[in-house]
Amino acid sequence: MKWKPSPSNSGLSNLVQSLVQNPPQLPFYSSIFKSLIGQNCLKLGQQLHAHMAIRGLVPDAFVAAKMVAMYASSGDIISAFHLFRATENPSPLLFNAIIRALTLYGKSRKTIEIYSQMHYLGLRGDYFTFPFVLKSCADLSFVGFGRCIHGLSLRSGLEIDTYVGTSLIDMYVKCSQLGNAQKMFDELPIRDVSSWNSLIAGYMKDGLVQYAEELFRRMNNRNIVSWTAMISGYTQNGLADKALALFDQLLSEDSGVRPNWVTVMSVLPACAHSAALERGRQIHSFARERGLESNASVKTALMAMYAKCGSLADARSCFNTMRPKEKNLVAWNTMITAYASHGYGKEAVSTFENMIRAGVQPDGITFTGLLSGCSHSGLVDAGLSYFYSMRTVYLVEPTHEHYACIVDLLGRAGRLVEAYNLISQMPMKAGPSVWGSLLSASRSHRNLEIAELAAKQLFVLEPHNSGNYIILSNMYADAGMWEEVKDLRTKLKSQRVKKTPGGSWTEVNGKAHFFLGGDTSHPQSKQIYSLLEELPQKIKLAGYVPDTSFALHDISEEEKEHNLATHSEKLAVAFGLLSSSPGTVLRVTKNLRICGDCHTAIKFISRIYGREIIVRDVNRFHHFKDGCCSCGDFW
DNA sequence: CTAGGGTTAG
Repeated sequence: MKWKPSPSNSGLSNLVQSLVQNPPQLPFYSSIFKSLIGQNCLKLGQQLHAHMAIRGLVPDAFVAAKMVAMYASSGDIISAFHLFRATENPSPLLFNAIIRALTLYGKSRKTIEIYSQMHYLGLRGDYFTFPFVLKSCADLSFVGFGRCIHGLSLRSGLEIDTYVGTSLIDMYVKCSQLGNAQKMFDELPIRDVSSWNSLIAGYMKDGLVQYAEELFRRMNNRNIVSWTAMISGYTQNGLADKALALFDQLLSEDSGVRPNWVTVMSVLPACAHSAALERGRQIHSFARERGLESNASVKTALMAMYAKCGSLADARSCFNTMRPKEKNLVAWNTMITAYASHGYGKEAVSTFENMIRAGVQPDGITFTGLLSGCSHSGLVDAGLSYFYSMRTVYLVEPTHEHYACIVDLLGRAGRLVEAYNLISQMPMKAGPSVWGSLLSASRSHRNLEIAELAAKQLFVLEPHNSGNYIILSNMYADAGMWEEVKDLRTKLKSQRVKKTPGGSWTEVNGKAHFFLGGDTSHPQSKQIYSLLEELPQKIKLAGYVPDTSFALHDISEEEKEHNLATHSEKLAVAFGLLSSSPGTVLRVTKNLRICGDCHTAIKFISRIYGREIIVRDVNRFHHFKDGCCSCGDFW
């Protein structure tokens, strides 16, 4: 039976008829492939490709370029690359298509390789080629190759192109050649906002905050990237207050610039840095309102913020709201590290096992978290077993950080000789973190012999770190070796050792209150000190004896006790007790390791006042509750 | 087409 066109689809039937009479040739396919670019219609593209093949049509370079772009934009870089390889007489257009596709997929080495072939064939790059090649140079820090591209673009006059010029600026920035980046910027006749933003990021990366600020002030068209570059730059340079202030300014200013998910991600580490839990929660709410919370990277940044601000529960619930497919390596690492830093070793281990079961390949950071978690919880055998299997089972090469974790793990368990032997077997030179771990373990286990070995190394590796001198000096004093104490004091003075002042802070109603040791500058100092004066009697009644071995041994016992009584962490805890309602959790952050006497005192305070107190020191969290600490008195 | 981003120990 013959097919009869009905009047209603005569347009279509005309099309079919004309297709039968004039079978489609390459330009026909070409235009359809072009229309499929960016439409994510892989199936349709494949069918069309097959259709061509059946009809014996071989794509030329022009059609292949469209097809490469179609495949790449539909997620199939493999087919894109095969097609590129199979095409004879590749044109610059085809090279541009594959170079763009490879860069899109982060294949920097391949990009450079293909560009080299292009160059070898005598085909010149243009302003569609160089930005991608330069980005690949930047990612790989191939500054030499980047300079060659710079030279080639000079010859073809492309260096005045805004895109090429900005890519050159960025390449120099990423390769740490700020001078060249600035020179490029100065010589670029037409700069756009990206050119400025690249340079701002460059100055921030090198810690030259004032130069970045100057650029930011001078530019007249700031977009969200400009603001975000400044905010993240402040965060990276430890200027959390400035980052938060600029974020506030962005919200209040009527500039029509709206924060996006990258902005939120950039400001969260500032909250984490200053342990500003309330600020962090506010930003979380803000992200939720703006619909930015669903982003998996934002959730990971929120997890890290909550964990570092002392709220493990919030970190965990963020993690639990993530869909299994969203949980990537960074998300798992963040959760494992969160558990580890709070002393929840078993949970760190089970999270790691879940990660493996989910089919996510661990990396070095995963193991740093896992091993430190085992260390914090005294899971010595588990930690050692993971350490030995990381390279054999998971194909992750142990680095210096991992050795530091294991020295710490053995040291806490009192296995100091094993720890020392491990150090001598390390494939790399042991640094301060490894020797520092050994020294503090020797102090805890009162092993003067090994302490001396560790300290000897540390005096060379970090001669200006006061902590090492103090630990060894106190150990000598405990052993009554006063000659050695005297020698060490002389050494300490001659080295002009810088002593980091101990400071603690706590957040009340979103405002941080900062205290130094013996600080009397706080408006509520009077009440704080009178509370602290009552404390010793109260807690001595509960069985507390001040441990003066944590003070420097060159003052009288009485003075020592007084110094201890006004350590910054005690001041912050006392202030917290005064200014928060009973039953709430107190959160205190200290810039150094918590002192042993304060640790004992805070344990008693948690019992006497019935408060949960969470102290973050440089290394980890201490959860004090009912007279006990989550660290099990070992840290 | 170029610019801004989350996870490491002690």
